[in-house]
Amino acid sequence: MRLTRFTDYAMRVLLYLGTRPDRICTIPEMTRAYGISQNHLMKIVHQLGRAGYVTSVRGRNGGIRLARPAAMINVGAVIRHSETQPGAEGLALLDCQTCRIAPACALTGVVDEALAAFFAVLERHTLADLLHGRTGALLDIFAATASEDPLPAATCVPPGFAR
Amino acid sequence: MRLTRFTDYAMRVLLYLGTRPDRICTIPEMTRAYGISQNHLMKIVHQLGRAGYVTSVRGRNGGIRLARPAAMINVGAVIRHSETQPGAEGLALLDCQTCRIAPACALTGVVDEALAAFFAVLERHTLADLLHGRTGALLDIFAATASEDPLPAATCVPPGFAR
DNA sequence: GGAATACATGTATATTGATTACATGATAGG
DNA sequence: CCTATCATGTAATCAATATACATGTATTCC
Ligand code: SF4
Ligand code: SF4
Repeated sequence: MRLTRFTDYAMRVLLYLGTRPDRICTIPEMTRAYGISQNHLMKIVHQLGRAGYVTSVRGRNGGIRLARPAAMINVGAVIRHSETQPGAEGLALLDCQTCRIAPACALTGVVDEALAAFFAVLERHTLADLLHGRTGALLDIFAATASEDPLPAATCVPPGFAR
Repeated sequence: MRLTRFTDYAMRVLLYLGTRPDRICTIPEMTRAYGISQNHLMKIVHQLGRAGYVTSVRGRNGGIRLARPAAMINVGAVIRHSETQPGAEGLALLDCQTCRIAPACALTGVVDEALAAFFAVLERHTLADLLHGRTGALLDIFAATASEDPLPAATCVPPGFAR
């Protein structure tokens, strides 16, 4: 029972962008701030773009920004979207498809109910809530980490760059 | 975001035993009923024993039975126990240990709250609830599957396979 | 126009955790 | 003693996730 790192990184991106509603941010910049894989982050940002949470601008001086105000971004919706496999109908916590007692099993219903309660809580929160009163602290951390550690060379190398 | 099969199998064992409070059941018997790995089931039963949910009797004519009435077995407690890694403190849905913004991150709290809501629902149910009005149907399924295939290849195939 | 910067996208590899298999020991009945 | 059953530790398999790699496309600036 864990959330994927994909989901967590998606939230981190939103948090990062939320602390800087004024400007456009780049993926390499966030990569440095969090010290995580640039390629992975790129896919996550791409997904967030397709889901309509962020707007990306290509080309020089391009980057990423929130597509809507933080108060319009629902934490539950983001996490649900991010945890849903691209092909699955909903997200099932158990694999009841191959289970012989499925037609007589009451556990499925209970677990679904619990999952609904889980998301009900998440859906009570927006990105703005998460940022409220914390943007200063977050900006401090980003500033500190961005300068302190220039990121392992490997991840900084632009893809396709001869080595 | 999934529950482990370990957890599901644990619940299946309890459901099986719950439909037969009168007699003692064996692991091979349940293996046949569900068509799942006997060794895996054995570990799960062992864990359930250590957690105090079932009582095992060794030796010939041995087997497993519920250690308490089904009404005293809380679904939430079983699942929480089963999902908790042997060594972890609690169960964390995200790996905040290695995250730079942890000190300023509000997401942790929200997710923990949601997880609490998840278990709150589960903890409102007991094994007896799950069995209520379904023991007949379950026994029918067990009887049908147990006789229909006497354990050869079919039951030893991992569930969810496609070959 | 050309170089540089930044996102887009598809494929391959690596890592991790869960699952299953294997091997062996212990206990109890008959 | 022999067999059926649970107990327990280790190893191999497998699948999902995460990361790396390669290349393409768009935009801006000179
Ligand atoms: S929840 Fe019930 S039906 Fe679904 S896999 Fe578990 S036992 Fe089977
Ligand atoms: S929840 Fe917050 S602190 Fe925990 S890993 Fe995600 S971003 Fe970091």
